[in-house]
Amino acid sequence: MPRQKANIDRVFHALGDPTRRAIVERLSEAPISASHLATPLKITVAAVVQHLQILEKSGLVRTTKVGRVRTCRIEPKGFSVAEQWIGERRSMWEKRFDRLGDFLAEPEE
Amino acid sequence: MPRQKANIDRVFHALGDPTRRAIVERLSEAPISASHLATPLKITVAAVVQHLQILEKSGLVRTTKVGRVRTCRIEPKGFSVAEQWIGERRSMWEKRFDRLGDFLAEPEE
DNA sequence: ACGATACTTAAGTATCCGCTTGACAATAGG
DNA sequence: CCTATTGTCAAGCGGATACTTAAGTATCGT
Repeated sequence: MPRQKANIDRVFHALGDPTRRAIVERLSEAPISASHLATPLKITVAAVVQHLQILEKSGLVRTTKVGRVRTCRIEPKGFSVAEQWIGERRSMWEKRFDRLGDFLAEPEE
Repeated sequence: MPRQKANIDRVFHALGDPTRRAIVERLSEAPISASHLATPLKITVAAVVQHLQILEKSGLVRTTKVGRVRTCRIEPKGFSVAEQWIGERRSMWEKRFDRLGDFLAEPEE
């Protein structure tokens, strides 16, 4: 599997979980520590750390540890993978709609 | 849970599976029947139908049955839910970067 | 009418995933 | 130093999920 494809997998899989999206929403407002992330989510810190590992490997989040606190922040570049994938699909079906009428069926075979 | 939030859930969950994304990629090129979708995926038609149900409930795909063949096509509007969610996050962290320097940490508490 | 095609539905299975618990490590603060 | 805080790691549990198989329905072509 090509490297880029594997990354698309990781990104969409990461965004597929509601808790991880809640983390992303939180981090979009401000960087914050792992334990502070956990509090409003009603799950243990251990669970949050597991989510953070997935988010970090997907490139959506970056974390840095200083002292005993791990500060988490959004990695904006990571999201362009998802936006690009959707964008590519969109350009495809828009191209089709240009060639043919929107509502005219053109089933294959 | 607000209706819109539930839909975001469905959309990202649907896109979280690689097989379903493969289906979306295929449908972006042209509408196609369920059994034709199955062939290159190396899974049974029954499995494809299950994926189609999820994709349809998420609003990403629309299917219409005429005679015995169910034709599947992309529902472009469905994708804007995902694009919008990402777009909202992006505008948030960009706003932060305007107020402060990009690299200046501002951890909460 | 009959067989083949295209899908549908239900049930079962095996794997994955999110989460907890509990034990541990490292740092901060009095 | 001693204790509280913050995070890490490993193991395990239960439920979700992606798939298969098998049996059924509806439609098409001859």
